[in-house]
Amino acid sequence: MKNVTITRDTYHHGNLPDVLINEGAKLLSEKGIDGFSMREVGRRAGVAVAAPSHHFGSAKGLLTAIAAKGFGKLANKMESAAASSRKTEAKVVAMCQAYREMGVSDPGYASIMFRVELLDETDSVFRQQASLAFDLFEEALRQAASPDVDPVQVSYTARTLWATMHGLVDLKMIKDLEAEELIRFAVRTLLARIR
Amino acid sequence: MKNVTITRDTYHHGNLPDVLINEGAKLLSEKGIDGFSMREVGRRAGVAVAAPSHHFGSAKGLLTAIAAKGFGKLANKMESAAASSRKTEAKVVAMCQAYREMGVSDPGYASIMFRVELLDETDSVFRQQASLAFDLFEEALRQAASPDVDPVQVSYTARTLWATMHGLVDLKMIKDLEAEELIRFAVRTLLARIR
DNA sequence: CTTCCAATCTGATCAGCGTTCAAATGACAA
DNA sequence: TTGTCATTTGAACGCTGATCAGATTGGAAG
Repeated sequence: MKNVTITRDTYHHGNLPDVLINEGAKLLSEKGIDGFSMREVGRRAGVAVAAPSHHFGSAKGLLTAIAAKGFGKLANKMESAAASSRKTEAKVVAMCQAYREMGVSDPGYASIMFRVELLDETDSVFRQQASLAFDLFEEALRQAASPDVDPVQVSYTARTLWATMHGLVDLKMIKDLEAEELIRFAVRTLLARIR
Repeated sequence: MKNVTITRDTYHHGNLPDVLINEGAKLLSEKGIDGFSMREVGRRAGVAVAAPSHHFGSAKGLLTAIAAKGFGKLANKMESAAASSRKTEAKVVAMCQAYREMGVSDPGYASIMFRVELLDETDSVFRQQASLAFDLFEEALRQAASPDVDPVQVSYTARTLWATMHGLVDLKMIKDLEAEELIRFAVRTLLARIR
């Protein structure tokens, strides 16, 4: 194991928090939560072991910042996925696929976003980014629903479908081969209640 | 913080692996995965710090054993829950409620059962106990389905509903107040496809 | 331009962790 | 009774997160 030391020409880094978030996410995608450590993140960013703690307070703080950025990415993905379709049902399907694809395209972020016990759920940025993604999803369902359907039913459906997607991904129940089919099945079945 | 030392009259414990599993689950329920450590489990069991490692090889090994026992508990709960109902749909609802109640009645076990990244998924006992629970669930759905429904659809429904329950619980989307209603909503909506 | 404050970053330190290993112990088969 | 071997011990190693005094420096105030 080689010990690479990154040298810097300035004492102040200039952009350390962002770099730490990126390096942290990369480390997560390479080694998983087991291999994650504040010290290693510091090492990779070429700063002292204590630097990450200074900016984020604790390991939980850095992980929370990574998760928050992850939810921002998810919201972006879902928005552009939805924009690619005209039909409201297709929008919902596209958003669900975006959800699933997070785990493939951004495994570091995806691996921590829902590990609530490792995050500071009271963090305001985290809360905001997390609800941003879900609100987008709920709004898409509202538009897909018949206008005369009880809003409570729409809310139930949104929560249930969101939970379904989370479960399918978290439990690795989506095999690549049948991914599209299974997602379409879940969306159609749940949407049937509110159309 | 008092430091309690348990004394033993015999050198050989006699039943250490079981005790370690129980103490580990208790520790998980008290302190969460953050507060879990092999050393603390050893301390609580009144044995040396290295004893747990001897029996389970690693922390991952002990956590896997706890999770396996948890799935056994879940299977038991689901079986007796299902037995309390005649109607096939009510059986499924009862099983879902049993799933949810795991987190309340056995929080230590529930907290680790699906944390795949912390477990050894190749462990044969773990695999067996985990599939035991899901197979029970799938079988209940098969009985609830109309006999002329495509078995693939039944399988999809089973996986989707299992994922839904997992998501609802994992994301803490079930508030106690509306738990029964939300579960019934999810089951009815998904069962509608195969009845 | 100079001074000085506050934010940033360092490096040492501390306690606790998982794992490994030689050595101690004792249950039990021969 | 003897010998074997699984069980249990305690020390050791290298790692971790967190803390803190002190070094460094950008930039605002004068």
